[in-house]
Amino acid sequence: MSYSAENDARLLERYPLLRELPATRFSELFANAGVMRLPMGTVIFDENQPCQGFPLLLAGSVRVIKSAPNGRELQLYRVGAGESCILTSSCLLGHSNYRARGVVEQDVEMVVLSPAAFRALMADSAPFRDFIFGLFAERLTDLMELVSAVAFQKLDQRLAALLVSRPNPLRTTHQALADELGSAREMVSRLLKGFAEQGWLRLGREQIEIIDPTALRRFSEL
Amino acid sequence: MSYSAENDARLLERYPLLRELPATRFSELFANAGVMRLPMGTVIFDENQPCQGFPLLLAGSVRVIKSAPNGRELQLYRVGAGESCILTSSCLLGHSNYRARGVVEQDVEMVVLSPAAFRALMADSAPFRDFIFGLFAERLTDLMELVSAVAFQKLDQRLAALLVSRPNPLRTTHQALADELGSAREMVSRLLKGFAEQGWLRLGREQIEIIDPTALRRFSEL
DNA sequence: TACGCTCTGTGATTTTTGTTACAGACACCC
DNA sequence: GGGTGTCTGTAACAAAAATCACAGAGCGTA
Repeated sequence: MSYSAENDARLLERYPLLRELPATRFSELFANAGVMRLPMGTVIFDENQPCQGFPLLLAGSVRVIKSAPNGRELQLYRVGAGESCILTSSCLLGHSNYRARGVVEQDVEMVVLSPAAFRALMADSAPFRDFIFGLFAERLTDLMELVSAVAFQKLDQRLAALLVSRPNPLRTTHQALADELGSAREMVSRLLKGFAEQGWLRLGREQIEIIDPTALRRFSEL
Repeated sequence: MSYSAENDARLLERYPLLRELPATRFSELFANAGVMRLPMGTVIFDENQPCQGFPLLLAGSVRVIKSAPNGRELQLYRVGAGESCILTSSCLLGHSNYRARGVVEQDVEMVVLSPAAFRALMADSAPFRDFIFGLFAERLTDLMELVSAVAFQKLDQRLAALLVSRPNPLRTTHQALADELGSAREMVSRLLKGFAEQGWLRLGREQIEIIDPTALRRFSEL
């Protein structure tokens, strides 16, 4: 299997909707679109930067964050393979610049569509449009929930919710959790200690093992 | 001028993009779409409610809010004439229910498009699609800024920003401002008193007169 | 004018969150 | 094994925001 054909296969696997395109159209769009690889920590885009193109993620994940002048940050959402950074569509369609930062969380492989190709697809592929709209809709509701959580929920509840929403032995640092919540590391440490004392989880270096997810979930929904 | 023709004229005035439609298509869509009038305070939609149709605002404004179980609320954004509640598009396109509440702020007149008509328009009118995408993009960035403000800015700065963003002698109650910020009335009263002592504004019953908008703006951007 | 209503002012107190400042624990590398 | 850097625990403190509890002001109206 040739290199390019392999890429095409992966692309179609991740983005089944692209099968709807006539073969000639497909190769026309992706003929010269190489796969881009970005290691963890790469800043894909940043605030007030114009938009270069539209990424289709084949593997990896990206954190989209807002960061405050004092160094604190807050995660707006996460983009995984098969999704696409809707913020980019927003830039491309709204003709504005980025208003957040995108950082590679797990090594990314992606194909980047030129703005022109993106617009063309939007114009004449109904499935692609639906896909983009669906993502938009999802992000919008996610963001509304996020605003609501930040405004009304206490940090302990938000932390509990975050913990149960992630893989179980969770390998991460307190600082990373704080950055996801938009808070400070000490707060997270304190709260985690509290949870541990309740017997809800066990703590280790860069490791959180949840023992009683039910209790945590109940607490988060209080 | 007949009643219906007058409505059509107003609709086209508010939504110039509809002029792009062939006349037959236009009348087909809006033939039986009467103008709906809703007085202040009406709850147009609410959380977990399915979506009835797509509104095109001719006049008035709608506050889209999240409300907490303890009675506090927070405004997500405002929808004015010529705009449209993007949340509704989100529902219609994402097939989900509303995740916020819409309340009429100033008496509303609107035309409601059926879900079917909305989908049809999306499918075959490029200008309409662009319009909707533009609104989506705008809301998305607005919401991101809101999250950022709620997470990182102090209440006094947010209040200052809110004040300068509104018509000058501002006629409203402290409670209404608190609801817009997602905070409590007492906080707003206290902070306003502080601003008044700085000589930045003058307070009256249901009235705030800004004297020094520059100082307020500078403070809000601190 | 007297009553009732909503709106505002304000102090006291509590809760929640953030900050500062270290000390110890652990992991990796030489 | 010792040094170095990151990660975690924790206490004391400061700041911001929320809550409670009223008093009084302004306004419409009976």
